[in-house]
Amino acid sequence: MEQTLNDSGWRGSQEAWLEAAYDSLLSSGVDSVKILPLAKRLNLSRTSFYWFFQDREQLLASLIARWRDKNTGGIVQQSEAYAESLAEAMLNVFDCWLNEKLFDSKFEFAVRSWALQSEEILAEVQKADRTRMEALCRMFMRFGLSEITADVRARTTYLVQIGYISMQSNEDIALRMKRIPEYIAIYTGEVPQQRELDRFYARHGYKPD
Amino acid sequence: MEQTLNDSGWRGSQEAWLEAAYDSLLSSGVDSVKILPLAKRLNLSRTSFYWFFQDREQLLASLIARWRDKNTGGIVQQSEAYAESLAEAMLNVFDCWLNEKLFDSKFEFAVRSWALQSEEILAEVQKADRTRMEALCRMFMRFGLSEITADVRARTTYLVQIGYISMQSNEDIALRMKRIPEYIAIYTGEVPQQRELDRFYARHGYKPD
DNA sequence: AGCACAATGTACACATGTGTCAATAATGAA
DNA sequence: TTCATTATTGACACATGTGTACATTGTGCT
Repeated sequence: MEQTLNDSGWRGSQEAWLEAAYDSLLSSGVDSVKILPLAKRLNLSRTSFYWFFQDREQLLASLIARWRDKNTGGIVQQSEAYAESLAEAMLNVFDCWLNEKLFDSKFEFAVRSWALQSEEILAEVQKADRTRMEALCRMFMRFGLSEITADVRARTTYLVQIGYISMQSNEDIALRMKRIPEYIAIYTGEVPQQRELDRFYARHGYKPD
Repeated sequence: MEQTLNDSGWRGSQEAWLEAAYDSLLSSGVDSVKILPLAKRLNLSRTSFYWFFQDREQLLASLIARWRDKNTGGIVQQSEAYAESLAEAMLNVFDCWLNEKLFDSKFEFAVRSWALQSEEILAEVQKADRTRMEALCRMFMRFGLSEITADVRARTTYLVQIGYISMQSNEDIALRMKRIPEYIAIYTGEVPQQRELDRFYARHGYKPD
């Protein structure tokens, strides 16, 4: 059941517990992140946990740190990437929605749900929202949009994605790809060039028919 | 603590327990909906609960029924309301986002978070999403948009709102009102008439400056 | 006042979770 | 092989939750 991926010969490790916690958080929410069930999954004694973490709270804190490090960086980075047109810039941002390494949607949803029962997490989430939307707003302004227009468009771009995540939908990639030119048109007010789309499709390994 | 709002002289009732469950769900998620804490809030013995409900599961089922009845109807109704222009139709839909009676955002978010830990609830939520987006799509098509454009715009409209809910933001009404003309422009591609906006503001008791 | 029934409460049995402590086992270096 | 260190475990004490059975109380009617 438990593959020993550790360099050392021990069965458990901080990472193993954290990884198990992460899996549980993503598939069933914070309240499922409990030491007893995790121990079962790891085939370890429950109390072994306390060798790596002080208590449950510290485990949860590590999860949040992981989310913070992983999910906000991608959007900011992509919104600052080089682009010749606004449509191309937008496609850079769309990379996030299709690349788990730039943005982990399930993690995002789980953390947002968690925020419902914790003021502390809520504050974290709202801070992340601000940071991300500000980055998007700057992107629009770089291409000459007025502040208020840039702001609303940044919101639209971001909120659609957060909404999409919240649907926990599992559409196939082809369908999502088909909608992308339309989304770009709505968000930016300009139609993407064919070569811009082709570049985008190529880097996501998609072949339009 | 507990105002006796019952017609009869008894302290508890199905409604009282359900209301307490609803409050708890909205402010702290499903896992907080537990009989023991609810009993404390109602100043009743825990076991008194079992006189009104078979068990916890039945209480949760009642909560979902309540959500189903309350939240999907509003959107469908508003998207079918009379309008002379697409912008006006869109403003009708926006009524939902500003009127708790047409759409209960906190309830919505709590149920969506709940879906993370229950396949059954997930199915309910996804069914609601489909129903609502189809209604919006029909609205766009009524005003002559092509199916694919209508579909993406319906999604945008809906997802922005779901995303907004998911931010658990608490912006003041003036700020939200200020953004509305921009949103309408993005979603519909047309700028709302001043009289349409005025009508909208009026019915939400907002006075622009 | 007395009665029947609706509502509430108490006691029990059980399940699942947390965290501490002291005992024990496995690992890798001397 | 011995030994300190690193991990793992079982026993304990406690907290919070569920649901059942049975006793008790409150209410509205006659």
